[in-house]
Amino acid sequence: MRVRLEDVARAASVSPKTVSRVLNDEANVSDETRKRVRAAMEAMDYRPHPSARSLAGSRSFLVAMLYDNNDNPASTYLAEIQDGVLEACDAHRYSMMVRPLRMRSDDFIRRLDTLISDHHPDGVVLTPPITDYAPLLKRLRERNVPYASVSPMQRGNAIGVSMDEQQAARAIVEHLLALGHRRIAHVIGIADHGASRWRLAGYREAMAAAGLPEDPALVVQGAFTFGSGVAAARQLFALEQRPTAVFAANDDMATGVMWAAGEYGLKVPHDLSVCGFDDTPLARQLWPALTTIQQPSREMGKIAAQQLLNLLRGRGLGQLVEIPFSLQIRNSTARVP
Amino acid sequence: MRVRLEDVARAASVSPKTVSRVLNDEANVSDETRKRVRAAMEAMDYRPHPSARSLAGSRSFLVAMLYDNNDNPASTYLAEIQDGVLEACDAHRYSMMVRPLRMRSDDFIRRLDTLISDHHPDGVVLTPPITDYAPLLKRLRERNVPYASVSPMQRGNAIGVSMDEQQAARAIVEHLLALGHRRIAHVIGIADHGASRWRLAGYREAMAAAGLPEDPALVVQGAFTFGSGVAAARQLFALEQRPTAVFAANDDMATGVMWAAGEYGLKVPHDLSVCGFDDTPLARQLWPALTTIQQPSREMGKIAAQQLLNLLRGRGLGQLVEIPFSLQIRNSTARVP
DNA sequence: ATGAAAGCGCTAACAT
DNA sequence: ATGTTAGCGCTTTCAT
Repeated sequence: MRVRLEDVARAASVSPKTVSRVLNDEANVSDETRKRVRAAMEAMDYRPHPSARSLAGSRSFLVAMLYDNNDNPASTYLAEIQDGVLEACDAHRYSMMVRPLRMRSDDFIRRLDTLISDHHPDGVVLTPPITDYAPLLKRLRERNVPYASVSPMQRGNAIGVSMDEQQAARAIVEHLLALGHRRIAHVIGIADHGASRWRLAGYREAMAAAGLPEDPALVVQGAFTFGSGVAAARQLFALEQRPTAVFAANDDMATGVMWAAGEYGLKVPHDLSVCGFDDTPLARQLWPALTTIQQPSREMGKIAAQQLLNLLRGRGLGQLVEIPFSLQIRNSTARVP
Repeated sequence: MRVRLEDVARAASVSPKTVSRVLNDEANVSDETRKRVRAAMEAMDYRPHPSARSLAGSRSFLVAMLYDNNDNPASTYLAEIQDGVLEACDAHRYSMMVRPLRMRSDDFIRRLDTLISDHHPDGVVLTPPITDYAPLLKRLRERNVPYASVSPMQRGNAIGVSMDEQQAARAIVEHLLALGHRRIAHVIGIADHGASRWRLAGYREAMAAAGLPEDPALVVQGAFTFGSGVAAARQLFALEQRPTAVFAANDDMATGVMWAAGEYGLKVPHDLSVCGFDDTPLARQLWPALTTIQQPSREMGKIAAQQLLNLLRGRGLGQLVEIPFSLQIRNSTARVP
């Protein structure tokens, strides 16, 4: 049969409430008693019943991870974040559920309400691009559901994790500049995503700092997909004055650019330097391997969840942790021809 | 405040137990009463408290989706299955949790036990390649946790969903044969995965049926990744007698083959036909677009979960549903040069 | 076909 | 620092 809290109490010769105190790391238990109770729990392999706990305590020990299912970024990115969130939740014995939501859909808020009413998550983790969807944030606040974000655009009082993507983008463009490139193109991601804006801003900043006026023909719209990278590259290669380097806003598009280069008979990096952003597994598998910015998605998911859990467990307020990027220089970039 | 079952009972002038009966679709409620109770629930926007329900009823209304985190197939595949499982769970007001497990890890079973003891899922959905991991299945049976599988290898009394991958592989190779190809290579997936075996078997079957003896040099090992496709293709292109067509066991590897073809100056499909398996989004974005087998992962996840839920809800026993494949002929395959 | 009473396993609020 | 009592919102069991 199932071992209950009451059984542990009996074994440790204390009251159920004391066991409960130990279970929840509460105060007012002597070290000696605490030790004895812990030993009894261990010996009996006691597992608290989550439903009983949440029914009596009105906390669910549940974290929901929300993501956009409409034009979500690469599924590998989300999968990694999910793994990180899960790891953090596991460590604190919280459970996690995932909820796809359609940002442009009319019943977005209704679905959110359903989620909250049906499952009572103690908190939620928001992933791009819904980290800054105003109606969502408003509703979460109204319903008193704490949240943490991965790469939020508004950094005001947000908690979670972020990376200085603009700085990173600037660094990678400066790498190209240092190689002698001047005609450097940029392939933008989905327009209103924070990631797209920061990366574009970093590109512009680096170009401006190098005294290069922006050539609108060199900045083309993509959509974070391989296919959009191919299309963007074709557009660039059709130019009279082709770029000598392309900075795509993510690795998938960079891969598309390399693909298109093949079509046009351009050798990377000899005829064309290409770089991306994210450091997906693909980046290392390509030949030549892709110069890119390492974005540790899994780690970011984990940190965001940890901040949320700190808040939920009354361990401080939760912060917006800034994590460092690192420029991965590989073989897809070389000196200008 | 929260609307409780008791409140609904009062509003409908019945006892709490009757509302409970209606909530759980139980018998012994007159149609008229049932209607009245349903109306009251609707009017009051009643949401049963999941914890109270599971505490009293000893069912969790929870389905866990298990996947391998060691050498999992493409994350997009799992993400799609996950979405399908989630959709089915939502429809029946079950919640879903995801659990990565490391198949080759020693504490696999311990982690499974922890999952079951901590969360008491009413059932689990198994995804490749852990659908046939004997210690797992054994433990699930011992602990009386029902399960359904996506593409299990042992079809004995499994429930879930499957596709005739061998037949599909045979069909795609027959397509190549019909185009006049004779030197057809195959890039195998991760060795012990069912998917790899079936696709290889289908390849062999088609070749044999065409009276072509197997050339071992034309069958090379891959690992389902883009990079492994590139490596396999380089091996094939180094052969004195190059193949005129390559059937890769999935789209990622097929993409790798096309990439390597570019390196070798081979034009697809003019110099080389390439086809894959899965019909990932990538397949349509490539140029030329990839001939492949459509495998509706999302739908498969949904069906597997539905079969499990049928079982859990006492609606029959759950079956192994066979879903049809469809050959997507695109531009990466053409007549033999 | 419907209801009354008891209790699932925990924690809140109040003792001591 | 520890214990007692009541009750979270449902379902079970057993009655009628």
